[in-house]
Amino acid sequence: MNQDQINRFRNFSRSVAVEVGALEDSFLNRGRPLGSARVLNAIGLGHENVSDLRTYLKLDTGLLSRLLRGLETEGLIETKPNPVDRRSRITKLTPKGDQEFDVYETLSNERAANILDRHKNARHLLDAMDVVTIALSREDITFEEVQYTSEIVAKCLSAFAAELSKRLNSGFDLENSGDPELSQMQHPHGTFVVAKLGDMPLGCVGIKGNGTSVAEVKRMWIAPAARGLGLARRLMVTAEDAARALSITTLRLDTNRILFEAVSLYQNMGWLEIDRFNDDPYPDIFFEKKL
Amino acid sequence: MNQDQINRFRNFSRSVAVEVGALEDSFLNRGRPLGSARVLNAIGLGHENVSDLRTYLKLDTGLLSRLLRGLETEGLIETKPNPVDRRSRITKLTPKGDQEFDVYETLSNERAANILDRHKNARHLLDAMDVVTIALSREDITFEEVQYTSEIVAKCLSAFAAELSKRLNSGFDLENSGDPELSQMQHPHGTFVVAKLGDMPLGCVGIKGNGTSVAEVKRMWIAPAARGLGLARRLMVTAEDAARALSITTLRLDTNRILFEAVSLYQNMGWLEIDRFNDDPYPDIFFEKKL
DNA sequence: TCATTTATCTGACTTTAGTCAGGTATTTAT
DNA sequence: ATAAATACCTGACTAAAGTCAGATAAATGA
Repeated sequence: MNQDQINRFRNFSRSVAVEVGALEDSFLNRGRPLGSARVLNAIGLGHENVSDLRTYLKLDTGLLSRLLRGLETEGLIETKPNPVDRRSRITKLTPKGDQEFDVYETLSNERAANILDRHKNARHLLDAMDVVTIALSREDITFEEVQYTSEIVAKCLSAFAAELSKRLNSGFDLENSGDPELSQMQHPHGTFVVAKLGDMPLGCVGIKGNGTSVAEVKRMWIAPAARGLGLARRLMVTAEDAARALSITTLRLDTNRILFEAVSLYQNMGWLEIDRFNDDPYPDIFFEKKL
Repeated sequence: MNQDQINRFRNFSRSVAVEVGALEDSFLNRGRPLGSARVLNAIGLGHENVSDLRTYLKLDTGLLSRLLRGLETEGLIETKPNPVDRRSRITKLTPKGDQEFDVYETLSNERAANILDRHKNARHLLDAMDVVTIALSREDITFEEVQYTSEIVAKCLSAFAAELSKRLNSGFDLENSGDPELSQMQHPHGTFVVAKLGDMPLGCVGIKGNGTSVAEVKRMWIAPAARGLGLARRLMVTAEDAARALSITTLRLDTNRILFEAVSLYQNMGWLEIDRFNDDPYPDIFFEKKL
């Protein structure tokens, strides 16, 4: 990494630090110290029990306790013991607290909208922000098996289809591409794995099974903003593990040489090229892997 | 601006706030309060006199004074009166202070390198960071007339040429493109205007004059990361003002329809299409504007 | 059951940050 | 020459943030 690149990174850090500081100043204008405001916001964002708040905000138990007491006497929150474990406690915003939380939310949203609005093409800026967000939050990316019918899968598949349409100049239609039955993409026959950051979908891959020991890998996709971080490999590892757990011993897949990143990943991960095994219009290269 | 976009912005804010916080924690591990560390770093970055420090760090005079006293007793800085105005004072890092500043610099650089290194394609991430940096620092962008021989102009011109090569599929060579003499691009005949953020070049435009009242606009370019912010218009306004100041009454320019953003900007700013006025190979559309 | 652990709270601190009213030395304006 | 303005400093504060050693109540484990 050369110094010029590091300087660009640090210019970035400086500019966002200024922006963060300005937002905090606007919070302080509400007349409440930042510590209390942070706690109030964390509660509003759904961090309801005290120990969750403590880890989320990295606060000392004594300090947090006092801040909660403060918000309580302001009438912004109510605290009651957790019925499941009466040692721990659950906080909740009162209607007044809800109102105050909304004020903070509005301040944040307005700052965001302001910066986005002065861009002729906010999409360009947001794409850049996604790239940064994902790079900085790399540790928080999760790989989960999800229901094929869930909303996040729909998001992934439409992004997947849109990208293939663009890259395969022939266009692309999911339905002409060995489109699986629901039952083939969920337990016990198959599964669907999604890479996520919070609720932002970063990538996906499906295992399309039929109860035999041979199954197919379908719909492998990584969001453009998430590329270059090695997520595809981790996604494939997760999928292969899931296949093994379903007693699948042979995986096959089809793809297109235009998707060169995918092709070289498969080659890299021990997939072997095999003969065409279907008549789908889009693929022109086929792979197999014994698990 | 819809809520989904605002949420993406706010996810971004959250992730960078975490990163900023982590860097500050690593600073605190040096055993010095953040306030002092900030002052030390500001001095190391070249903010030498006390009033400059005060505005840069937005600190109260009393507070800054005390922080300086603290760094002095630590033996990290020395302060002496400004010989030009003995009311004001100039601070300087001692050798020990220099060392300590380097430690902070190393901490920052290492964090940056760490995040960049885990990216297969750091250029992609850095480009995204530039887009964000420029969007957030929009108010700090300056438009300056500079010497045609200066380093920043060389940077702009090579980026300009690289982009034209890519977009005009015929390729592009500065020398075949009415390449001006040095004297034509500087006072009193012409000038060269650069848009900058700090020392990052964001765009440029030249006025190529020959002592008559007619001059030519050349080399208009905006960095990809800086597009969509309306900089081209501000750049052109600056250039037209500079031309007026040089007693130029008619400006002409040539460009290519492929550069559609530029063409529509000219049309928008009151330029009128005229007949071809040179034999250069690249342009296919010509404009004129009376000042 | 009873010692131990866990989750939170309280009190008594210290440190850091921030504010503000003078005060001194120097420069500027008239 | 002298009043006003400027640049910085000091002292005397307040507020906020952070620390830490108990204390209490509830849950857990042998």
